[in-house]
Amino acid sequence: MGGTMDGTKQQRRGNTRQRIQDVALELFAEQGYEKTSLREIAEHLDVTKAALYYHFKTKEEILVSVFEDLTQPIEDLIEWGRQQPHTLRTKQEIVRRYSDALTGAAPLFRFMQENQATVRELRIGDTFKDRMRGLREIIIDPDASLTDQVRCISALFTLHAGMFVMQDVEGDAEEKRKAVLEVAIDLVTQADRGTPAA
Amino acid sequence: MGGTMDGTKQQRRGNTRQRIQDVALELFAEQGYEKTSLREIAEHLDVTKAALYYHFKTKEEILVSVFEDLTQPIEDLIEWGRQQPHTLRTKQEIVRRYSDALTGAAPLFRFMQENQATVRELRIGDTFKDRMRGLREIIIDPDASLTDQVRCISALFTLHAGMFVMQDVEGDAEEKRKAVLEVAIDLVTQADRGTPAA
Amino acid sequence: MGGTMDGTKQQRRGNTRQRIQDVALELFAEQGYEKTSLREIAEHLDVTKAALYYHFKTKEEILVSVFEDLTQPIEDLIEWGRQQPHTLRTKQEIVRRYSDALTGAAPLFRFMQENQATVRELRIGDTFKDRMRGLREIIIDPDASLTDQVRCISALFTLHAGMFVMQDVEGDAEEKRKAVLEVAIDLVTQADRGTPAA
Amino acid sequence: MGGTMDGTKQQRRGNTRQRIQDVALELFAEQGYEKTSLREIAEHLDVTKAALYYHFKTKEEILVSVFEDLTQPIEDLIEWGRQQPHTLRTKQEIVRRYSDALTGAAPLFRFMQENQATVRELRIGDTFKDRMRGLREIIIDPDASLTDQVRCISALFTLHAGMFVMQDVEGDAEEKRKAVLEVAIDLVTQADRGTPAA
DNA sequence: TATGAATGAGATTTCATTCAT
DNA sequence: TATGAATGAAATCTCATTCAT
Repeated sequence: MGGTMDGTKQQRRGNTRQRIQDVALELFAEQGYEKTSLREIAEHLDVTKAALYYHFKTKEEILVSVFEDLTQPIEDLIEWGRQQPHTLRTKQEIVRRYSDALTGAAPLFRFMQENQATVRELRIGDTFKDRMRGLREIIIDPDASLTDQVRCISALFTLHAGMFVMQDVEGDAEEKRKAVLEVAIDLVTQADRGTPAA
Repeated sequence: MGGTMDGTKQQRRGNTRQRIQDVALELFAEQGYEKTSLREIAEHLDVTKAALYYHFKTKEEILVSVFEDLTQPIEDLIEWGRQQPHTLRTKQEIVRRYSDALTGAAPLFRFMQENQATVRELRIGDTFKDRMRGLREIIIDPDASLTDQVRCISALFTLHAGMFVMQDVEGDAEEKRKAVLEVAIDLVTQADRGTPAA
Repeated sequence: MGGTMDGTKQQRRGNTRQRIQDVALELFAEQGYEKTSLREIAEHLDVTKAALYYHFKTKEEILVSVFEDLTQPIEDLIEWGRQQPHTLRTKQEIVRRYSDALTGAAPLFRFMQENQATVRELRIGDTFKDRMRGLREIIIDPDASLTDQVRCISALFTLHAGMFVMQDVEGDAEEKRKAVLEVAIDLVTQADRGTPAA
Repeated sequence: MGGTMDGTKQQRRGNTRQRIQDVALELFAEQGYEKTSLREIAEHLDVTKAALYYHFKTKEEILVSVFEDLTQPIEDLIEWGRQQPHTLRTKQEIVRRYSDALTGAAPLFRFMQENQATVRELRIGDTFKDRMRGLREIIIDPDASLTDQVRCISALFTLHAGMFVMQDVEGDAEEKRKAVLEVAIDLVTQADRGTPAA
């Protein structure tokens, strides 16, 4: 009516690739990588399986492309971290930024966390491991005591846990996020002091 | 004839069920549940797939049986926890005992952690979730601040992280375990101090 | 009637593997390897595709197994040839025996001849090439003139041609076979004399 | 603008059709017809699959067009042969000319020889068969003995074999060609002497 | 206590082909 | 003279499961 085309199929123009990525990530996160078939993805998009193969060479490639798009901020964070002095302030900032990065790509990280066994065998497995190592390197002081090293790792993991496990705890989402961040920052702070809070 | 049997097949006597569980857990943990086929398990055991079906009704049942056998200690721990007073000393003991339970069934927990997406859809998914909730209930004080609640969860998660992520950190295994335990106990301790009671 | 079972499905007992090989070779020879699908083979046998995979690991394996079964006589012939003196009488006997071997596995050789491009990329490609080289070695005198070497190769090829091209020539099958054999023997004979028939 | 075009894409001007034929033949000969996909051809030419469909209606049509272009000399040869007297001299000349024709379109004939099963089902299959029959008719004397008929067919086949099998024999290419031709001429010569007329 | 033989469902992937632009 | 986007059909292969023996 009024000249514009019916919207049903129209919006599919030029953005199919993006839509595939979106739906795939959603389903991968919900059901796991292996249990999500290309048939299912295609049906959700109302295209044929073959259309997926026009945009991506393999199933794995869909995941890889999503991964690369969404983890760029973490790559950047590591890059930034490497160029900062190894001060407490830096570490605290890393934790803060990491928390943001996680929030920005929550479904992907949920997926990575819940499908580690699968991811390990995929091409992104190594990339992910590298990134985790990078994060550890910029936040851990190799001369610190083992206990303090554990604190730093625990800080990172607390952020991870915060995203998923915390869903089962009652409370306002934003407040929970803040509480999680506080605990994580506490941990790196204690690690820096070389001793738990006095 | 008239002598002792050849040892090759001999030890397989009557314990096939157990051997299936062992091999299955090993492969599940290594490759993930979906990527591990019954053919593969059977080949590792040098029996036919059909033999697996003599001992277990379905693939899922193999996992269920392993799960039930190995998580009994945690069930017991929760039971014990419920009957203790909600003191700091109790919480510290829970952390200590949980650390032991995890160590005793490391491959299973590695599996559970790395295959959450899969597990969620399986029969053990709910059981596992229940158990996690049980653990939270005996370690978290519902009146505590959100931050302190996070600390308790973080303590549990630190133990988990300790089992897997810590592999990449250098240091003696036993020392690392102790460091991890120390940080976890620290966390519940801080959480306790934070409560109004203090 | 009379107590014995209905034959329809009964004969399928224990010989499915052989039946797969038979039908596969028939279809491969008739339509080519690529154009023959496993679905087609399965339908001809009234089993499911999966049944084929119980007996053979891949489509290629079906062909390989047929090839290995049917070309044993040629392998044997080469072995025999290597242990004979390089006399004219030997070469004539080789031609005679080769003719027999070809006749005994006509459909396979028809297939090999008509699907060379495909076969080259398959696992049997190299084996086949080796065998052809073996044949050349036992029939060609490396010191002979190029022309005489060509005569020997031509003899072998005449036998091949005889199996397929000759179908279009009218005449009694057995007589044609004899005529082909005669020409082939003529060729090696001339090659031996070091000069064409005077 | 105002200069000569960059050469990279320039030569592609107007001759795309020819380039498709060239690349297609090359790939068909190398890998076989079925194993060569239009995607592959298009990639080699750095155009899209759809571009192929601008120039040819189907995959088969590409092959047909190549076939028709390259086998014209043989068509001509048959035409010529039909108008000559059935003398030995004629037959020798046919062999010579056929050898030339084969050499001029070697990749096509290699393809035809190695993909007979495929070709048989294609539109060119019948055409090819007709041509072969034509060749037989002008070179075979229907009153000759079966043996002599075989000799003539063997002569043609020797030329074919010469193009491919001979690659594995050492020696100078041109010399080998001559040797092959000599044997083929020998064969028709002997066939002629065998006829009652002698 | 196991095996041999098979199945039905479904997965990923490839292909020739089409059509609006 | 081409391309970008898509399709329908089909292929190879894998898997959990069943059942007579």
